[in-house]
Amino acid sequence: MAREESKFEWQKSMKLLREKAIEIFAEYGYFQTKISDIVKAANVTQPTFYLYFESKDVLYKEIITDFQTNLEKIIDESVSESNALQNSKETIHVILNRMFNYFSLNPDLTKVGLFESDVPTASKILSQKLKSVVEKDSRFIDEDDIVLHIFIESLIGSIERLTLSALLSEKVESKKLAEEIVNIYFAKEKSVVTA
Amino acid sequence: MAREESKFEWQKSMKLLREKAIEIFAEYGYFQTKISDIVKAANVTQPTFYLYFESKDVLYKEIITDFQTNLEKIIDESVSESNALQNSKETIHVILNRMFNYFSLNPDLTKVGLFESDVPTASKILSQKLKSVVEKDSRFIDEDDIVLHIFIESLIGSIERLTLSALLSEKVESKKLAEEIVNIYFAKEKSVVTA
Amino acid sequence: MAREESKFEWQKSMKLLREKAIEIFAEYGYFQTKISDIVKAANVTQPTFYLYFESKDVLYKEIITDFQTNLEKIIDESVSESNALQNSKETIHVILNRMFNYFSLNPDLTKVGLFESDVPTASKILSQKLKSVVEKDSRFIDEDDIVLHIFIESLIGSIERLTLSALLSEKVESKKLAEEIVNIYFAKEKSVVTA
Amino acid sequence: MAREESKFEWQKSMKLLREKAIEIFAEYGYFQTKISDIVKAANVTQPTFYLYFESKDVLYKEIITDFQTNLEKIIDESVSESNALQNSKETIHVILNRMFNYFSLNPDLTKVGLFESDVPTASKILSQKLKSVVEKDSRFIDEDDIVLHIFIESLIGSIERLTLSALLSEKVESKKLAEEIVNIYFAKEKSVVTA
DNA sequence: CATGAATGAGCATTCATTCAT
DNA sequence: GATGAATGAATGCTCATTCAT
Repeated sequence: MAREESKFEWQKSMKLLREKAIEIFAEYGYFQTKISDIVKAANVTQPTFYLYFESKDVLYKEIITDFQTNLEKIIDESVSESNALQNSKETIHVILNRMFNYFSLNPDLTKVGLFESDVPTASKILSQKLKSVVEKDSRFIDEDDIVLHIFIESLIGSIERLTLSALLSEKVESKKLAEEIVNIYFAKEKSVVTA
Repeated sequence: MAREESKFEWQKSMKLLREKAIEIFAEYGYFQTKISDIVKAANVTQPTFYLYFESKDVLYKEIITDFQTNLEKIIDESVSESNALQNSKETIHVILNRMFNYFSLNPDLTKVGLFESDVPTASKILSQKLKSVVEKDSRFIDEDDIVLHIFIESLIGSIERLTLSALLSEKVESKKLAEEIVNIYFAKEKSVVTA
Repeated sequence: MAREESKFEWQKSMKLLREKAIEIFAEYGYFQTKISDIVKAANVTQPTFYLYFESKDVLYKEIITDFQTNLEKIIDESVSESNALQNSKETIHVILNRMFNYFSLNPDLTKVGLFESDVPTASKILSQKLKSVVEKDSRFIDEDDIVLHIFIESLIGSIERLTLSALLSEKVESKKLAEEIVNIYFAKEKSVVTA
Repeated sequence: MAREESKFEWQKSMKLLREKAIEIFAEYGYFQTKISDIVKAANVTQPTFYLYFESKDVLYKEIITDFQTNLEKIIDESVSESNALQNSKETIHVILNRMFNYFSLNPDLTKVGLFESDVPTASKILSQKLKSVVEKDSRFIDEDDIVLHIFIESLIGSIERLTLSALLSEKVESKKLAEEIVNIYFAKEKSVVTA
């Protein structure tokens, strides 16, 4: 028993460092986060950091990749779950619900993954996925590409901003937020009713 | 003559430095912009920089304040111009039109002012101003504050994102973009018709 | 049985570590050899290294001392073997033959021992020993010390360089090399004939 | 006048740093030379070092290249000067004379350039140049390549070693040293007579 | 005999900023 | 108005070495 425990001991510092790194990256951003800050928060010394992570940069990218992988999985699951649904409105609603739920459970990771400046790949994922959901909607079949593009990008902008200023600030809970966004973007269709 | 010349020469370096700073800040962001890059681009030496600006930080804030002042003025003018109008839809439309026009004329300044991470004051201005426009709308008088907050923040998110991915990327011109955003956010009302 | 096995197992890691250390020191030199490299090559962990060796430095010096001891023995044996010979030429020839033979059988150890920069003690040994052989030669009895010194040092330089660029590079075999060096340094006397 | 002086002022720290670097590299070798040592010796701070040199590594290579360039020039000049001479003996003598003279005037640079471990390019230069001088000698026209190779490499070894243990240690002056080496390597021909 | 985990001490390099001219 | 020269203060990263198990 004790043996098995010690076998996973190595994860202790590593996990702790990663957690603290996420917290501090979330609060201060990449450039203002010093490795000395991270190790101080984790109560280890600098060389220990390099025992587990190649560099500050690599850790940062690992974290972001993590977030993106999760994000992608969530969207894909939502889409396949609501596969039977005919309109994109309901699919988007399911996606938003799950996504915001994930975001609120991982606020710091979300901050890092969604608002990192240099590599806006989370946005790219959102862009792709949402586009493939919405473009089948009858509402856009006669419109040109630009209108669809604007709709999607607008939606992503809303998601990003509201995640920060409503969800993670704990002003609005995820369910309500998803509902209201759907109400805005699918106003012409009949309103969503809260369960 | 020599005197008059120097009258115009004066601050030549200062203007050039500020211009180059805006360009480079826009491309690389605050932390990845080195003063040595700015002065190199302006063909002066480092001490010259400190002749005109107190520090990197202060220059950055000056630039952002500049942008914010302009932004505020534009919104205020738009509001007073469309004062007679009864519904917020038209007012927002006018604001967006003018704002996007300004943005597309000052792409680099906009990038710096709108997407600087640390001090989201541009967003605050937008938030305040748009709120005061929209809250009079009949659509929100029966709703609670949260719904209004979400509407405003969603709109700001859309504006920010579309500024980057549609306007400054030159995929959509300002007029069209303003129109489409209004169509999304005021879908229940009758559609905007292009002039 | 298990006991006997461990009797042979004992120092298995030690020998392996020393061997790998010699290889890596030979290839990369003292400063560019990391203990982590050595233990990796020996498939053990870092603390195991310190189980057998006090430090990197001490191991290095042990290796060099090893080489020097062997070198000294080889020269001494050669000298006593050719004790009867009247001229230094033959003695030198025997020394070179044996020495080069030893070098070519231990190329990595030779590289470390002969070309370590900081402590040129191998050279000192060569210097001493060769001097005591040559100084009895009639050729030098009337000359001043300087000429003898130059002769010895020149010979050592030749040995060192040719060890690297002819012997260990496998361009020339030890016997031929010894012969040619003698031909150069004892040209006035009648030429050595290959056996 | 003062103006012209200040125009070359920038060379002051740079030259001083390079000089001190050569001294310290010569004494301690590349790996044991810290930039902090160099700047301390030159009485400047670390950033000043980077004002003039890209890195420790680049400076080191610059120094070595410097030495090699000079070495090459000296040999080439010696060769063309003694062009009329029929035998390689005299040419080698001239080369050695000039070379040792240069070495004794630049002892530290020579130590760095001639005994740097990683990049034995100085040796390569010597090898090439000396080979082209000697291979025309009647003495080698009937011999195989190996004998020539051994002769050259032996000579280089002698030069390197004696430079350190006779010339730079100030035991022998350059003229005498050149003469004695020639006496060793061209013993069959009639002896060189000191001027 | 061996190792997982950790660290003290150091090192090259960078960058905003300043002073004398 | 402008610059040549210099620096204080960090910061990321490395490596030999050790301790508890």
